[in-house]
Amino acid sequence: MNLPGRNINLHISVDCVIFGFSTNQLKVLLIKRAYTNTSGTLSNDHKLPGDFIAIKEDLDLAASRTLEELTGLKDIYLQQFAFFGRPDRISKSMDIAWLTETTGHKIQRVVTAAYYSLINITDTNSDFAIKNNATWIDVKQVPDLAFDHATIITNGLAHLQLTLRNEPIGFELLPEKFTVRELQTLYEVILDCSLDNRNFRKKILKSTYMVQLEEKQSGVAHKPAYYYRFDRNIYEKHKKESLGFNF
Amino acid sequence: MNLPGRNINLHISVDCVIFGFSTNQLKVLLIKRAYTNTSGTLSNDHKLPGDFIAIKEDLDLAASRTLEELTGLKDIYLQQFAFFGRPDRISKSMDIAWLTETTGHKIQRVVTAAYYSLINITDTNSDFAIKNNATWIDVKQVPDLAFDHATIITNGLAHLQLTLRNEPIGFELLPEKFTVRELQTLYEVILDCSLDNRNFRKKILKSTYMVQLEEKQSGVAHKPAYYYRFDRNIYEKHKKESLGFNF
DNA sequence: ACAAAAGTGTTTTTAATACACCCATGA
DNA sequence: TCATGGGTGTATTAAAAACACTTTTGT
Repeated sequence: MNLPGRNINLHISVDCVIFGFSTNQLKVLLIKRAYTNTSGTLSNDHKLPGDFIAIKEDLDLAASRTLEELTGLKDIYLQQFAFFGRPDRISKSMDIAWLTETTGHKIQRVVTAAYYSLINITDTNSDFAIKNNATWIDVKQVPDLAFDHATIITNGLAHLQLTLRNEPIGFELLPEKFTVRELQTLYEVILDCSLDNRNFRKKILKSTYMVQLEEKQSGVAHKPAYYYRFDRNIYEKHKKESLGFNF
Repeated sequence: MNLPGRNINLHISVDCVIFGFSTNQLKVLLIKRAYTNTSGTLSNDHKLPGDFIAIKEDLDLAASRTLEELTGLKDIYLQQFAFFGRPDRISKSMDIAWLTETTGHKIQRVVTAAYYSLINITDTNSDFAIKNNATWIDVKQVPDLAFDHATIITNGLAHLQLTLRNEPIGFELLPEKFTVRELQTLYEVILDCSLDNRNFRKKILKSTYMVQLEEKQSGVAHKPAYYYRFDRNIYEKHKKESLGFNF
């Protein structure tokens, strides 16, 4: 988070909807915000990771900086998906007070550039995030949020769903090696539907960029599954342009 | 355009990529910008319609205001599609000088919210636009543009193409009544491909929201085509959610 | 031997593609 | 009657969907 003294642009911020996948849930990384207002009441809620941009900072860089500061991760899938600029998006008294305190300025109005990010949750980056006061929360259980952050998450999820149906991005949420079943569950959870496993396998495995590894699962009390990896080079070479307007 | 005296936010602007379709070309509405610099040289180029936002103005409203001021049209298809915030997007000396002159301020850096709009070009709105120093230019023939406006158009066109393949928005560029051939040509031009007319008709006409009118073309030296209209209510009722991930 | 999840094939249905001629009108 | 673009049908191919059992492992 930028400190008040830095050379920051108080009109423009970035907010990141950081998605992760674990225990068969799509999760989003939220910052715990505790704030004691002037009457001494403690408020406890959450907000999206985000920050004001520096005066000459590129928006994409501001977003990846926010992401790195929070998780320690670089070179992560990160896409702008919308901006939010309603003049009343900063209107709750708690939000106004919090901004005044953290920035040292009276903030009138902020336009925010929203990004969504897909990360593979590991112990390392999870610990890193927790130290930064962040927590992974199931997207279906998102609590009350600061500003219009609930809207931003809803909107980001819609973008994720759309992109997942049109581009191979599910891999970004999984480890390097993953099983077909893990991928299928990920699709089912994000798209909120159930998929026939035979048809899913057929569809996914006919693409050449799903590379089967020699390694299998071990220590599981059932037939061990093969691991696969996603080969981006093969994908880039063979990707199709589909016309298909069926609406 | 906002005048220097108004209560404007000099950090944030909106830019509109306004698409229209005529004489079998996809066109974009550009503002002619003539500027005599300090050494007396006259520069002549084009820019996207756009404006700084007012201090408390909603971005969507700023965009629709820009559109209405330029064309006289209200309630037009208008979608945000991206934001552009590179710190170097204002770097050409001509652009800097022009901003200083038109705003009366030294402008360091502006983040712009980009919208694309689809309008049905008519004599009325075309005359209106021409009076405002605007001109319809074939997207394939776009000249040198101010700032990063060439990038914005390219990006906007990509969004238009994507949306055209996934949602019925082609109608927005046509008059209320149109023929199937006009619609097909529109798809061919925007998607830059050729389509089999029998298959196109089959695909389009099986959807119930294409309503055939009794009126036919008249005065044409060939078999007159029936006019159709797009029924948004029927579309909203029957629209499908397609999963289809075939990448 | 049992529980648990992996992995596999075929049939049916639906959508996409390819392809060529007759029709209605104005000039 | 000719030129012009409108409008139509069928056969083929490809993809999606529906559906149930066998395999491998740990306990």
